[in-house]
Amino acid sequence: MHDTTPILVWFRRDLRISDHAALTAACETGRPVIPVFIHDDLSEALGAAPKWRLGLGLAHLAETLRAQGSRLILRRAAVALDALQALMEETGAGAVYWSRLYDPNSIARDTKVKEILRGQGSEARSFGGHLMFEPWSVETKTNGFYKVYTPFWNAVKNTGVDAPRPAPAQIAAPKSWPASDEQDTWHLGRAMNRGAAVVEPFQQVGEQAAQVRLAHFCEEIIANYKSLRDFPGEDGTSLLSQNLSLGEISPHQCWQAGMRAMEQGKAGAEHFLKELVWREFAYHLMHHTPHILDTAWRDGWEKFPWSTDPDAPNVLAWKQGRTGIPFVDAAMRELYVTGRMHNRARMIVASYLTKHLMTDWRIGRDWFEHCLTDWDPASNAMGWQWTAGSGPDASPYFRVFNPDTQLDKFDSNRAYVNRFLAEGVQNPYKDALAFFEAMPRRWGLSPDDPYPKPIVALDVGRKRALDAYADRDF
DNA sequence: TTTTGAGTTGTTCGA
DNA sequence: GTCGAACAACTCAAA
Repeated sequence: MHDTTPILVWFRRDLRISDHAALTAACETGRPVIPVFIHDDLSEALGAAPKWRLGLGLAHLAETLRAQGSRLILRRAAVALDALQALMEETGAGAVYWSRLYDPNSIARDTKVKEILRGQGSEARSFGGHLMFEPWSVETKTNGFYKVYTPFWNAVKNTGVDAPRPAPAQIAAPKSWPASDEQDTWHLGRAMNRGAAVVEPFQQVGEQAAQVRLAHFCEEIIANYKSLRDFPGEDGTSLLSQNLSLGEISPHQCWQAGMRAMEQGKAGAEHFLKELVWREFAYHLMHHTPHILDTAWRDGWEKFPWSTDPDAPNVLAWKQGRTGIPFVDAAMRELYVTGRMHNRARMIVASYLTKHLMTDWRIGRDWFEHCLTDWDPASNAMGWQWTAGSGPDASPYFRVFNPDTQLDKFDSNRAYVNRFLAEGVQNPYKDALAFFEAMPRRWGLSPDDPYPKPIVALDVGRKRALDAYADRDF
């Protein structure tokens, strides 16, 4: 007898319908498909900006599914398993399909879901799609995992990436739909307060927008990506991180577009592929050494004398963009106003916090997690540890970014700092003023404030950091 | 097992 | 202003 019970497709960080292995597999069975998102304790624990951005993505996915004659069923449950079981009970669904995630909390949740559902005779299947290379499938010649990027890149670059799948032609609806929560009742944007209205115009929500951007990027930008990407005042990057973070686009789709550009002889395309592989590398590391999320990846670095006070005045100045160092302050304002930060700027503010201010990298990690709409657990942790020196990298000892030197090199016309800094400026740009609408009122800052003097002189901070690195006893 | 070459993204100093 | 060298020693990955 042909099985006609519905399949639940459990969406999490895969908010798209094209190149979606789980959805495609569900549709190919010919059975009815019930797309579902469960707001559980893990999504509740997201930072303010990523949680708010998730809400935008969900609303968009719901719309996309509706256009296909389907729906997105929303449920709130502390434990996702409870909601899944309730839905299976209500709909007679005998199967749940989903796309795999790789952070320890998601793994713990999903492992248990799979175990319990299978134990009760239901089908529970996880699929790839979030990554091009499963973290356990890439091995060194001695069956270890990679700790250095370049060998990792060499190991994967020619192994082939699955071609992206088209969206399913049809998503069969169930005879009747189960009840759905109203997304508004979840208040996913509550912690954004005044910020949401400011940040929203900078969001590129949903798979259609992501595809449009990818096409534009490959048409107009990618050829010069290798050099352009270094200049935060230029439109020189893909801007796809927020979409990759929520799975509104798949890395396979990006890879294919990048390969095509490379075949067209666009010189910067390979560099784009390399950046995609950096994301894979971060996941590779998180899989093999999940402690990278919370503790020093390298032995000994827990003993390093970081300042660990999250409420220190220097930390507040850093968050507010009031360090007196223009490149740093502009970058911190960009983060607050747009929900993202240019890659080079991320390195500079991270270097400044961990070196000039000698502050624990976890304080920076947490602020990024609070503010970034493209927040990704693996990339964020790896990036911070890389900069701090406690993470995977070759020789961080003498690498202290000088934000003023960087300004001369990468923002020599001051396009970036002018765009985001208001203090001491005659007619500040719109984005610079927007910060004062978005920030918490208790900060009490005004665009009419004078621009601050450096809270730490760059040469003093640099020397202190280098001395501390040299003196460490491990 | 040992050896060899290399390691995303920098800065400064002196010629 | 431009350019090359020095800035530690170590770890990693493959030969």
